[in-house]
Amino acid sequence: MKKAPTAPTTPVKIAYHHGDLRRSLLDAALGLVATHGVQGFTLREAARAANVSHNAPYRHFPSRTHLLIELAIEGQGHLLKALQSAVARSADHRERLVRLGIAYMEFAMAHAAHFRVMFSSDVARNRTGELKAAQDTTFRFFESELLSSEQAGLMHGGTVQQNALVGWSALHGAAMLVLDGVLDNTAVAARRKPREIAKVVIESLLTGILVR
Amino acid sequence: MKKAPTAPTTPVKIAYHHGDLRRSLLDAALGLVATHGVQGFTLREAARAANVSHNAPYRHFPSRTHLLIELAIEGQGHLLKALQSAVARSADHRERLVRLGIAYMEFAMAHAAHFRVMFSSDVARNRTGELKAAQDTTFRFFESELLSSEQAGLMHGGTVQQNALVGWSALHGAAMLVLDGVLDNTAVAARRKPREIAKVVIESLLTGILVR
DNA sequence: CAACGATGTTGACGCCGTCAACTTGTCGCG
DNA sequence: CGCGACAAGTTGACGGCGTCAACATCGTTG
Repeated sequence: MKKAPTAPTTPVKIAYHHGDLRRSLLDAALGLVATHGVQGFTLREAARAANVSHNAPYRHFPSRTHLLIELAIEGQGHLLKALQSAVARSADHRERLVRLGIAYMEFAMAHAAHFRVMFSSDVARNRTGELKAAQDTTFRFFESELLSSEQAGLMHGGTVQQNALVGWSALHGAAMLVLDGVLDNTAVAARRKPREIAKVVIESLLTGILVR
Repeated sequence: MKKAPTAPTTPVKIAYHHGDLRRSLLDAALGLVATHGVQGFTLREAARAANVSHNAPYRHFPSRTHLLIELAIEGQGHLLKALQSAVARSADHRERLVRLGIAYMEFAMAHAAHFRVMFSSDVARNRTGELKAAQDTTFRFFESELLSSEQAGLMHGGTVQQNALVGWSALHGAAMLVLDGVLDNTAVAARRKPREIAKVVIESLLTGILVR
């Protein structure tokens, strides 16, 4: 009813009925989360945005929550890539750590929808093994960066794991507080850009961790 | 139909029909959030728990979100009190800061439902001035504690406001990550109690901030 | 070319938040 | 003492939601 039968509009690979509904739904969901928040996201609205019936999503995701979990896994992958590439351009250990912190904060701001889904509590509550694994990988990347610094003789206190915990916590907390606007009325963060907040946080952490 | 007309069961103040429905609804909501999460909380279920009709809550809260906001304000008050009383029992500045950090983490664990509501994103999205003010007060308490330490000549780097930002971020991030179970698979946090995680975080922070 | 499985649709169910209209109980004022 | 106003609670309705079951369609594969 929609297309000429012998010539699909998107010529390439798989195009059963829709093209790639799974991808379209994930994209639509991301947009809806960006505008309406995680709670405001609706399966039916995502289906509408993809021009399919309200039950079509169930051919690709067992439930609304599972769609969000897929988004979260995807977001973790993007975050990991962002952190890796932020670090890649420098050989100086201290600078790598600073860039790592800034990249974390900037990812949270630039991909707020993904970030919110990744750490939304109802997703956390039904977390699958795959999502846990993705989160672990991110934490291990923090650890591996700190391990490099330690092996270079730059660390002075705490184990690598402890410092990774503190570092991740501080960056994550700052990102959350900024994202939720909790810091808007405070003197420090009022006029500062997220990038500068990240710098303050990471520099302060490094002062405590690195040798002097 | 329920009570003797001249002797209300709760003798003191106001007791129109129910006693104190507003309070009952807040309590019921807190319990529901604890068991079903913020998203799983339902106005109708809270009403059922309070033995009133599904529309009775609207005589006390303009919407579901506003009930949650009231819970969040209440929680901020409790958090502030917890932080204040944790600090009160010591005169040593360093110890006060350690206790402050531990109290933050322990509040998040012991009152997880309140804490989740306080920082749930849909509440943040519709935050009222009153909630903002309550959050500001908490931040200012962090600042005032650090200010005391600085005036005692204990600080060595960063402004009070910067250090308050970093400290709150780290504690908040750690609390969030623990609460969501993100750290469960990591080596540091696997077997540790929240209290010990808080210690690791706060000690590491103090190493960077305090004079040596 | 026929059958099969993956993909998408229709319709229904119960629950939800919210609005409007109604009832009931309480208190202040003449 | 009575009455009227107003706060508190109820009933019923509406549309939207997530999800289930049954049905329709289409590409692929034997």
